[in-house]
Amino acid sequence: MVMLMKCIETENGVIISPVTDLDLAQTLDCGQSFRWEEYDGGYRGIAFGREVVIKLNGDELTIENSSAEDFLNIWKSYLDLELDYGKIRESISELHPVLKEACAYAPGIRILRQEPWEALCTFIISQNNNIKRIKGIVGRLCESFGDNIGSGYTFPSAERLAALAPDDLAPIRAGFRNKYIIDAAQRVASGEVDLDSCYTLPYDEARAELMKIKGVGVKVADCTLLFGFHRVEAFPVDVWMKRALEKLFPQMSADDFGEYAGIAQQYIFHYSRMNPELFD
DNA sequence: GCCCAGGTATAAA
DNA sequence: TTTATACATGGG
Repeated sequence: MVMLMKCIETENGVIISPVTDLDLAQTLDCGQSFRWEEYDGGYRGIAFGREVVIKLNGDELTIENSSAEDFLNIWKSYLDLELDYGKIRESISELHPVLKEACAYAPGIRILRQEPWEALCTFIISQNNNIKRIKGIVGRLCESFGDNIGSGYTFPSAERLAALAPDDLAPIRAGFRNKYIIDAAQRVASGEVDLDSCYTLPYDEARAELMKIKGVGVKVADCTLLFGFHRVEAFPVDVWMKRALEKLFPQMSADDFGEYAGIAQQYIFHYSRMNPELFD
């Protein structure tokens, strides 16, 4: 049951309540976005060119530096507040007892609706990499090539990066991924890869569209579809999911996870990463 | 020093 | 078609 959310505009932001099934740490620091940092009891970050601080007390969500209009147009969707995650967890919990445990371990995870280009670019950076270093590279990418707003920097556009050569990215220390980032920027900026089409194309075709880019394989494509286009049927399989499928879900395959496979995947990813002893 | 990290391109079998 | 290896970088 989805309760009606009230949005109250204050002098420095908005207050929304009631907000349930949301935990800021679980959602903003679970390896789906790399741009949020703990700040003043909440999280500070930039998306869609806006810098905000998000705080949660009980079921009361505060977004500092947001207008009511920005909440309705951006943050409500970004935080995916219109989906009933209680119901989704109930549904996917029935698939497997370990998945039920994973849901119960971090019930405040929601799948963000990030900007497609940022999701694509950050998950290109993620390949054969770890989350701490991914955050560092993404931070340096924004500081070097994004626009300064408030106390931070926007994510650089594909058009901006398309004008650069791989060596120009040396300061971000992304190593062999530099050439992949530039290839993605050039194909997106030129329209050869049509990101907007990935909202509506059949899943396999959307995947193929993204995989025109050098350095984008099935995993990066799936993460982009899931986190950038909210294609929740996409099921990214990384090293943690491979382990989980082998040891925790031996009789299940990737396509036994249903219409919310991507959401299930994120509960499993987080549960696995926070409990590595499961794989000893 | 070694191993690993939200993988993929490339070459070889 | 499947399998092996290089790839840049930095934390543990």
